[in-house]
Amino acid sequence: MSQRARAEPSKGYLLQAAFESFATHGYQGASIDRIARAAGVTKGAVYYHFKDKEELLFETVRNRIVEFESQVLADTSADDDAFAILRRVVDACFVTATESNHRRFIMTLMIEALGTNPDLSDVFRLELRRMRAFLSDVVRRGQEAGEIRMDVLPDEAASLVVSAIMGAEIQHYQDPERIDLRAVLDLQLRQLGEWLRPVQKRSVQLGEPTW
Amino acid sequence: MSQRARAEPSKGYLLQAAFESFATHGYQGASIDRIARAAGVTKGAVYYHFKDKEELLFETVRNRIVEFESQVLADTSADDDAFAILRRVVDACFVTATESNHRRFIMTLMIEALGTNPDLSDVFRLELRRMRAFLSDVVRRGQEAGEIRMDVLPDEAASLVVSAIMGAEIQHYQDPERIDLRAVLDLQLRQLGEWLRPVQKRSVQLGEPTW
Amino acid sequence: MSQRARAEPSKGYLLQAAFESFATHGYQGASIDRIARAAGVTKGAVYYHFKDKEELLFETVRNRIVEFESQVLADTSADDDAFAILRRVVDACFVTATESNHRRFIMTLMIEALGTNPDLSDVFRLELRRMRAFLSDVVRRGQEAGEIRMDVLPDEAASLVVSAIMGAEIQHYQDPERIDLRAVLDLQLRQLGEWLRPVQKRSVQLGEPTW
Amino acid sequence: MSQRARAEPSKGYLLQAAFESFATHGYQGASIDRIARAAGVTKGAVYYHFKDKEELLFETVRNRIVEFESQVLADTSADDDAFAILRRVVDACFVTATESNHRRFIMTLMIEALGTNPDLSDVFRLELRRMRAFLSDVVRRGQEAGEIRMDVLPDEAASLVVSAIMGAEIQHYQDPERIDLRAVLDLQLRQLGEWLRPVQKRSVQLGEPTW
DNA sequence: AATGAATGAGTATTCATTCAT
DNA sequence: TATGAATGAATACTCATTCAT
Repeated sequence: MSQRARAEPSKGYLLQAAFESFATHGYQGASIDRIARAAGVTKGAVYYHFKDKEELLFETVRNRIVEFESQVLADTSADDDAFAILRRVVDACFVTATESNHRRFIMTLMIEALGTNPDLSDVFRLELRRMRAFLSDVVRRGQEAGEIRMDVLPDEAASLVVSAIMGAEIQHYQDPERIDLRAVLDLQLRQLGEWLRPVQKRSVQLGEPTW
Repeated sequence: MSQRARAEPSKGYLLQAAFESFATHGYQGASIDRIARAAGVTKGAVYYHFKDKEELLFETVRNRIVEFESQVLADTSADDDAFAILRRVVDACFVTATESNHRRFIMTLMIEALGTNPDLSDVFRLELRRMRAFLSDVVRRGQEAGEIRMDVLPDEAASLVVSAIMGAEIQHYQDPERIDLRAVLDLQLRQLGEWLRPVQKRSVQLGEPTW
Repeated sequence: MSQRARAEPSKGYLLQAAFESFATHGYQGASIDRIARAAGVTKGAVYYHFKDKEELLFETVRNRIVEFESQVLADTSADDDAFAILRRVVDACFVTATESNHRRFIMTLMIEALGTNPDLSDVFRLELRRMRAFLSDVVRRGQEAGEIRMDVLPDEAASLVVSAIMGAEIQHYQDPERIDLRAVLDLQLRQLGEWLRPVQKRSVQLGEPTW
Repeated sequence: MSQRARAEPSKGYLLQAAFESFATHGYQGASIDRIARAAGVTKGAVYYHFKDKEELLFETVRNRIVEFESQVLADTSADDDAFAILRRVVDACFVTATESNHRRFIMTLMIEALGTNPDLSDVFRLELRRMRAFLSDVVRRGQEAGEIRMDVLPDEAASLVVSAIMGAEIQHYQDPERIDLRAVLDLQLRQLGEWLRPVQKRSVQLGEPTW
């Protein structure tokens, strides 16, 4: 087995361990030493691969954001209708919120960065903007296609969708016993759907949520 | 004037300083020393009044939650209709999110406590449950009064309202330039209102949001 | 015994230990931990009394420079002739070079600071300037009193004296077996004396060095 | 072209880079990694060519001392008079102190080695002895030739010369703005010359320094 | 009721050194 | 002849906590 074959994983393990540590304990709460041990290497190895703790953090964040985006935003074929895309976004959030620690990682760091790490805060701010821009676009195209009522501003709708998802996630992290994330997200999809559909359509479909 | 009368302020100043420090830097990011100096006393004084940093945190949290509840949940006179109460809750959240650091304090510590402080997490979990219970009750009474459609589960509606508020807040903290908290909250009130009103009423009021 | 009576020494011990550590190992070579242990306290105590290693260094330097100046420059009564003062300066350098680590401390840090610590370098630069200014003044007054030949620039003479002393010290630190600091300094005093005395006087006294 | 022909430069680059790093930052302040990068190779290469950091240091020192000696001490043809040789030594010191980092390198490491590296200290001690021996010899031969007064011990004169040079250098490194090394060295040459010439000769030449 | 001095465990970071390739 | 990955010991510094006064 070549050195490379043994070596490269090491950086990967570190990113993985950092991801989990940061997601669970936040930036300040995660110690380089524990991350290194969790990755099965020594502290020194961390500093071989990353300039400092912050670079480790940023690479971890970048890693995950890229992964999240490609999962959530990319695999929407252009021919889907607005509601199908919305549902897919929500589904992706659900998966990354429950099966991995993705969403919690982002949530945790985002809040922590608020008062302490302007650079990181910028990253998340941009990320949220990108997400809202994506959703806004979906709504706008939905309006063009006649699927969504016209008296709603796409940007406003996007904020609502993001609020709904993040609010549901926080409540779920706080109280997984009481807050069934899947159920809340589904309800929100239904409720947002009802609200967004044009009036004439809505009255027809009331009571029979098809998605 | 008794010694007590001169002495007690010191504890108050500490709680105030701790509140601001915790709200801005989180639990780990706030140091006893800086809190003490911000309160105009020395570290020793902290340990005179509080067993340890955690006790200081808990008293601060208790302090603020009580205050928040009395402000948000308590001043709803029984004769208001469901939507008026909802609006008042949202307004209170807005005020405590912008004029003081209340909401941000709670949000920050809640997220931070998730993976690190089960006891504190319990406090917030109970607090969120209390809030949902309150909202659930409002909805249930609204249904009894015929103001709210019957095919909505009060508990589910409560989750949605809390999601909406918290999601809006987070986005606002993240990106105050782009996210106008007042506007987003108003939109959510309108949107939730539309959704919650019984069908026959809703069709009448479409386009003219009265609240 | 009051707390103060036990406590204040601690800072003094630290300054003493720092002085010795810095003098022997230089700034980089002296570790906070070893300084603390040498002073009989823990690292934490260092950081209670001093902001950081650099502040400890600067306070130590200030301490010693003040002490050195008061010893070397201050106790020269105005009625002494130039050569008596010169001799006293040299004597003071000898004492602080051999009985304590004063001079070596300064020499060591001065050289180390050159490429690494501009602020510290400034301190030493100013100190050397002060010393040259003092000597320059001594020479100038000696000229006014007719004790010193007129065709010598006081500033130049001052540089020569400082060169001679520091050069002798370095050689002595390097090779105490071969370089008898007392002897070299005495020789330099004699030689500088011969050179500085006015010509008519010098010819008379040649061969009989009175100091 | 043999491998050797391509490979050896690497060691040379390392010695060059080490020389500059050590001269500027001292032994402790210079890191293997930065030296390697400055030489355009990786740390590993250092350990291929040198056992450890100390060996790199010693080879660098040996390199430079040899070079310095060949420059300063060797090129004195036997037929020069004592003062011409002295002047040449001083000139060489001036050049190596200003045009290259030679003298500063030696000065810096010599002081740093004092309390920390006995072996290195030995090297410098021997070097200084060699220099004094050379100068002592120059003086002794000057006395035999009648150029230098007899009541001066050659060894003592040598210490004075070395003192003067090193003292001037230190002051210059410390305060290049105020201490013009060339001027101070010239003054010292003149002053030492006056002192060393036999009395009858000296009176003749007073006022007209020929060197 | 509060201070000032001090502790000790923990944190990020650096760096000389090793070694398989 | 060198590199890239990794180690481990040391370093400066922080901070919650203790305690005599």
